[in-house]
Amino acid sequence: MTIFENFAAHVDHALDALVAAGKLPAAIDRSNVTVEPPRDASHGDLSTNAAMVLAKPAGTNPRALAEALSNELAKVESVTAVEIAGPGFLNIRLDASAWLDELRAIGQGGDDYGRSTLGEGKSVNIEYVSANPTGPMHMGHCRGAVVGDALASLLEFAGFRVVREYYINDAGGQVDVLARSVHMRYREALGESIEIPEGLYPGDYLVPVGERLAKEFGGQYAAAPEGQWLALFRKAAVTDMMDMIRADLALLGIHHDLFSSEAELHEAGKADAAEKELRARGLVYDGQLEKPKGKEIEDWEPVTLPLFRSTQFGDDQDRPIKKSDGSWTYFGADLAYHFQKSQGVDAMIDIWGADHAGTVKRIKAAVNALTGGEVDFDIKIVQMVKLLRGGEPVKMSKRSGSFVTLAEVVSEVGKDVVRFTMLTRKADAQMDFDFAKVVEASKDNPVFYVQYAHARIASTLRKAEGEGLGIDATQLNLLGDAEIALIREAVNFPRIVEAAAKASEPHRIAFYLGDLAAAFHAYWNLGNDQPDKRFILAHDAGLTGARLFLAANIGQVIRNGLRLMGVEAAYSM
RNA sequence: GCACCCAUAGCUCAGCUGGAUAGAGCGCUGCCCUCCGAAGGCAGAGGCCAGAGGUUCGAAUCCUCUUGGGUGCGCCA
Repeated sequence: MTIFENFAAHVDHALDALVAAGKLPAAIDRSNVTVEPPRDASHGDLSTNAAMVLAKPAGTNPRALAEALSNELAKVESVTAVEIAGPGFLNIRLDASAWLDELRAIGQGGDDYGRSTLGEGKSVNIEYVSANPTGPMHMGHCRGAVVGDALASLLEFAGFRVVREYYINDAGGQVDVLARSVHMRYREALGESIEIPEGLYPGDYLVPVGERLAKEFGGQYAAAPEGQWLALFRKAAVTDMMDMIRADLALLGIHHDLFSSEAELHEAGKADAAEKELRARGLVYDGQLEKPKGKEIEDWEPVTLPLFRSTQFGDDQDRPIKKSDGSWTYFGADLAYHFQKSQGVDAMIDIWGADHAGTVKRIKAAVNALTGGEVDFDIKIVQMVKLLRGGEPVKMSKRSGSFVTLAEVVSEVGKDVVRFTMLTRKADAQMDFDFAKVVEASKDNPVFYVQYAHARIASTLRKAEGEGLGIDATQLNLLGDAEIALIREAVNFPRIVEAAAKASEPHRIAFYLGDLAAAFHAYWNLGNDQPDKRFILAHDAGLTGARLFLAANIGQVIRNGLRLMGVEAAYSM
């Protein structure tokens, strides 16, 4: 239990006491009562808004309630003062020993410090990446991959049972294009001279696939009609592309638990089942679409199609789930996929790129309709990343196939830099990724700044050991205000984990680690002016031991945070 | 035309789901290494939180509208 939860319980008991004394009505909603660190440390150690939140429903004024509550809270052990401030905040001051206990708790928690039971073991399916299996991963996929993976780790740490899923779009038109492209490479491998036509995938990465197929099948499909080889080549190509994508993801340390195939979904009749269900509920009907506005489509003509009533859920138009040739639209297939996925989980989260933002509303509406709202379903949109080099945009051309691949970026700046940097902005804001800046060794670069703090800690512990001094937690009471300020920052970690998990915002971990590193660097520099503030004091093994204990546990918190981000802590730089 | 996202210091961005005097880094000014890693730190200047209404004890945060930027729109995926 964190110090904040602990005091939330104390506040609750104090309120019970007021109820028992007849000073407060019993039936009041206390869910808005919080116990937090005050924004300004000079206000005290802990702060609660209880008096302000409860005054109105209790029919009293905040001041009077604060007065009564403060008298109760003053009785709690380790509370040295309770002050009423501002509009009715209660600021609580604690004996230093309370913070030292918190520091010990970090040591006891170790790698598990910050772990939470928030999720109560509920199962969450997180679907992320899900790049089309038509080529290698490029930078457009990178941010979603990192955010999804970090979110998965975060939720796991917060007490959820997490399944990491990759949805393979292996049934649409783009995989037919892939198969045709591979067929070209196949003929090429058989000795034909081939120029890849416009509209097919020109990338060299398909050359080995063609060679493999040439070896396997010889020339039997070279001149054969498409119907004879398309399905076969499609499957072979998708298999190879997925191997490549898995290898790319592994470079980032990302491994999914589950790969599900759209093609298999259709084969299993899941889409038909979803349609039947939706028709039974009156959510799918046969109808005609209006001509789209704002864009001229030459060959548009009205057709009757099965439509989903997404207008009922705020969409501007009902959406077709099948095409006129009877095959499934992406939307229809996606709907069926989510319907199937929702069986047996408590919650689902999709991580999508910004280019799909327009379809969020309808798929959420459809899935909610199908599950009867019993499965929490959220879609997190990850905004675009602009690639820069020294402030200049990196040129990319899709036509020539010269997009920047994920593998190139990882090999240039490293996995940890990519992962950390992708988490230094909230997901729904656009971000710049500057190849020059992300590897810069300065405090301008959060990756470096946090790693530097950890490396300093590691270096200090090594140096102390060399001098025959070690960690010693027996005299923590020697630690003073400066050290306690650092502890205060460190013990925020469990709160940050829970808040980040609740909001599905892994970037908060990155920013928190920046704050913690700053607090550590500030403390460290006290030793520049005041030699007695240094960690290692040859003449004072007790104080040195206590400070090393502090340093080691700050390091522990940094490591725990970095682990959630999938970044390895640096022990030297 | 429509939907979604964004708008906070000169620049790049946080702001803990509504709390106290809105915070970092860069840049600018002035300091701190005979001393554990100065790849750091301290201090200062810099703000009408895009604008206007509303909700309430209390709004950068929630609601409505306006303005400016980004992304997308199909029987595509």
